[in-house]
Formats: sequence, C-alpha cells, structure tokens
Amino acid sequence: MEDIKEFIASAIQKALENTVQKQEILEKIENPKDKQNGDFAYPCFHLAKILKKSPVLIATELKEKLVLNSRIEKVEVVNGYLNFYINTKNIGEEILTRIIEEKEKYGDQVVGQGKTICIDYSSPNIAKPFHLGHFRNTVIGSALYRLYEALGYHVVGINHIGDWGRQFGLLIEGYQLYKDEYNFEENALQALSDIYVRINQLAKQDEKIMDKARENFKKLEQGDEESVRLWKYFREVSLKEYNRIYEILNTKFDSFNGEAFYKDKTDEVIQMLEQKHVLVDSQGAKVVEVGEDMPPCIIVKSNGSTIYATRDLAAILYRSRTYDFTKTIYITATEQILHFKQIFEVAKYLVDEKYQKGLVHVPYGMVRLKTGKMSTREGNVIYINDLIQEAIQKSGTIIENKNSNLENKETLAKQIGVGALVFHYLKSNKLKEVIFDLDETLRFDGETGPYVQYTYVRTKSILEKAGFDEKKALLEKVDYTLLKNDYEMDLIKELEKLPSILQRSAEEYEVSILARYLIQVATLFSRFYTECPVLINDEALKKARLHLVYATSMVLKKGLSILGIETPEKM
RNA sequence: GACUUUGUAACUCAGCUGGAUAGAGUGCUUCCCUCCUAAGGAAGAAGUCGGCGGUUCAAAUCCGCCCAAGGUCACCA
Repeated sequence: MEDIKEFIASAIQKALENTVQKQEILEKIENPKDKQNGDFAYPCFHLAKILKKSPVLIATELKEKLVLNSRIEKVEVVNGYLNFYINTKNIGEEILTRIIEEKEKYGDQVVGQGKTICIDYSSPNIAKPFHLGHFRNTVIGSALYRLYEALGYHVVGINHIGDWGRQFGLLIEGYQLYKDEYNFEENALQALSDIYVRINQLAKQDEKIMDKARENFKKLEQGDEESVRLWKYFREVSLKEYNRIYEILNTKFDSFNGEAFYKDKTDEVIQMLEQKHVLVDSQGAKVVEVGEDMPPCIIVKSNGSTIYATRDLAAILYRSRTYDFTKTIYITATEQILHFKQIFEVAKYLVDEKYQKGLVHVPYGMVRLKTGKMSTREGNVIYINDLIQEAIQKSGTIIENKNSNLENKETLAKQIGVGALVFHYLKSNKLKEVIFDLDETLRFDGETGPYVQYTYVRTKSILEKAGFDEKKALLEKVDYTLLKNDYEMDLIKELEKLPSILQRSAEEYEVSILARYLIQVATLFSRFYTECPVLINDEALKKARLHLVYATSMVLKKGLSILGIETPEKM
C-alpha cells in the first residue's frame, strides 16, 4: 500500500503545480485513526501560509484539481483534511493472493541479504540458575534473531557467557569446602548456586576467604590442572541446564564464546591502544579517555589484570574479523548503558569505522520484585524453571476444564504456558521496568499469547472442517470482490501491514511492535469470526472467506514463530 | 551533584518523524453459545496525558524548568 501513498503524494503535487516538494507532502500524509476518515489523509493546514488561503478552501480546490485512477475510490474534504478512500475491490485480491502464494514466507524481505548481524544476548553467569532477568533478555534476543533472519540477514547468535572472573576463585573455594554437603546428582546447578551464596556470606565475615579466592583464580589463570578441571565442570553443569531452558524457549545460539574465550585475546587490545597512544596511566590503572561527559574506560586494573571492558573490546575485535558484521547488537539491562557507551567509544581505536558504527546497545528495563531488585546472592530471585513449571501447570488445569478430550495434553500445556510467559515479556516496550506479578504474568485472557494462539486454532478449525487444501488454494479461482464488508476489509488491510511491521520492529529493536500487531490481527479476526460465518451454502463467498481465513492463519503463525511462540492446532 | 530511563483510566500498557471527539486489555456493570471451539464477541461507566511555561494554525507527542521513581557515575559483570 506504500505505493498508493506515493501515488497520492504525486497527484497532490501535480494539483499544487509543484509549489511543494513531493517529499514534504509524503511526510504529511497520514493514516487516520478513525477509518471513517478514509485510508489516507492529507492535512492542508501547512499550505495555508504558502497559498494565503484557508485550509478548507485549499482542500476543496485541491479535490477538484486532483487526477486519480481507479485505485482511489473517492476523496472527501473534511475540516481542511483531504481524505482518500482506497478502492477495496482490488485490494483483497492483491493482498490475499500474495499471502497465499508466499505462505510462511510472507513478510520475509531481502534488505539484509549479504549482511551479517551479531546478536549478543542471554549471557548468564555460570553457576547461577537462570532467573527472570535472563529470561527477558533471552526472549527479546531470540525474537530479534528470528526477526533479522526474516529480513534476510545472516544472523549470528552469541551467548557471551560470564564464565571468567574472580568469582570462580571464590566458587572453587566454596566447592572444595562444602561439596559433600550438597546433592549434585539431582540438581548440580542449584547445588553450585547454593554454595556460591554461602561462600559469599562467609567471605564477608572472613578476609582470608577472599585471599584464598584470589589465589584460586590466579591458579586458574595459570592453567593449574585441578582448577581448570573444576572450572570446566562448573561450566558444563551450568550449560546443560541453560540449554534445557533454551530448548523450551526455542532459542538457539551459534556461539558460546564467553568471557573465558577472550582471556588470551586481551593483550592485543592493550597493544593496539598503546600504539595509538591513547592508553594512559591513572591512579595506578591504565585507562582510555572517552570524552568529558563520561568517566574514562578502565582497560587494565591497578593490579595488572584485565577487566570485563577489556574482554568486551577483544570480543569486538574478534567478531569484526570472524563475522565481518554489519551490526553487533548487545541486549543487556539498562544499568549497562554507560559501560557500552564507553567501550563503543574505545572501539574506534581498534576496528574500522564501519564496524564501530555498527555497534548497537539495546537496553531493556530490569525485572524487579515488589521487594526490590533480584539478587542471587541475597536469595530473592524468581527462578525461570519454577515459573515455567507453574505456567505449564496452570495451562494444564485450564485444558482439563475446558477441553479435556484433547490429545497430547502435556505438549499443549507446555506450548500454551510457555507462550503466555514469552508473550507477556515481549508485548510491552522493552525499556519499561517490569515489576513481577505472578497473576499478571500467567494470564490467559485478553491481550495474551494464548489469545493469539486460540485465534490461530480457530482459523485451523474452520479450514479443517471445510477440507481446505492449501496446495489447491492457489489454483482456485476466487472472487475476492465478494469480501467487502467492514469486518472483512479491516482484516485484509491489517494483514497487509505485516512486512512493514517487521521492518519497523527491526529498525527500532522493538519486538513488542510485532506482538501488539498480532493482538490486533487476532482481534479483527475474532470480530470477523463472530460476524461472518464461513461454512455457508453460498459457495463463492465461502471460498473467498476461506482464503481470508487461511491468509490470517499464515500471518498469525509467522508472527508467533518470530516471537518464539508455538502454534497448537487445537486447544 | 552529573548523566540517563520512565511517569497516559483503579491496574498493565498502545499512541509512528506534532494533526480531526486520547486508544486497548484487566477489573467493574450489562448482554450474546439450536449456528465454524465463549481461552471469544457486543455495549457501558472510568482520563487535570506528572506539574508549569514556551514554540505552532494545531502539543500526550517538540523545547525549557520543576516534581516523582529506577539506573549509572573507575578498578564487579
């Protein structure tokens, strides 16, 4: 429909005898909120000054001069607005045949062809169970992953796991002290986490523990066999559990190169910065100045060891060489905004401008509890595992009550429960802070994942009852002009928006745009569903409506799959 | 203190680069399953768009100041 907008802009420009730039007109044209006011509207107010006439008069005169074609059904003048109504006869055919031709590929684009995007997301810290904070991050990151794939990009999902640092010295200490008191058979990660919390508390009281921890970490850095063996074990145990959750969330990574991977790659960063003479001594540490409005970026600590910033910089260098990325997107909580501003600034000394300009930080608001910030060490966390179980259990009960004769109820319960959870964390603006509320998180009515899933199920149900064959669908002759009531037209026009919705979501790194769009499609379909029976005796209309139902099912499925939400066939 | 994010209905949130009576969902009050699954649909009540100024024909949207909440501010990640 974008080209229709262009067409209107050109027509207006001609009618104005080129007194105004087309681009300017194009920018003014809007989609009225109220469809009573047409599909496109051109406000004439800004012309009042130029033409020295009232907006109403201008609009009236413009209407007379406009030369349009059959794509526009009519034009009306209302309060200085020029309202355009597109000809609905052709639009149904245009859009529906396209969707039915392209099927699951509808919405896919080629803008990203030949370009690589790295997405750095999830990135949990080893030896700590997956909690709600990681969950939001993971779900946003993996939706962006699929979104960019749909736009044609080659995407590299990177899990920059926190598997290095002083805390491992502490963990080794704790493990050696307490390992016999915990059950590693049942839930090794939980055991490790408990030990980590315990040793932290001990370290607070006893200075010597911290000394030991430093010593342990030093041994680990030097490659001490036993230390390395333990570190590997911690990493393995953690990843095993994380992978189990990633599988439930339909999340995948192409690389698990975390902090440890870069431990031997920081020297080069330091050398390069030294060669450019930007590394300066400051209070015993080596830092790079990054402008007056930011504190300097620490590269080498006063004790001579590197810091996470150094490893992040090494990662930028490595990724530019390995992936030749167009963009690298970092998904982290808002608390890291300054950190990324700093290292992106330092990165200009390490990589080509094209890479440096491609670095993007996408912050999201933290998930908090009513009692405050979550902290593994304090023990006030919501473990994602518990939450998933709760979601599955709840949807299981609902299935039992509503539709207990369904098959594979376990799978369904999982699809719906997880769908509700994922959708909940994707539907609102990512920058907004979230206060965790169990009832709100596990809602199944209204603007939720299950609502969209349920709508999809309804489309499938109709198609199944009608014996709709998607392979034959394209070959059939369908009179789409029969679809002309508001319920049908509103739905068709909404389906048309998917490609631009995907593009906007990607541009703004905001998958909630897509989530809300799916709600809108589902709402319009539900309205159509109650008002327009499909399985009727009028064969021609039935066929046309079936095609509309099929197209809707494709759009819902496509959208949900990008969000990482499964589409059950029945529920 | 500096920088930064957020502040729209009782609750959770939409509102794109300013535009026509501010939109949804939840909850509340009603109605709709002899008819494609009611996890649905329809109707209603509910808003000083944090506050005050400014720019503009037009401001929830742009600018300034203020208020409130969260975050960051050098050797944790």
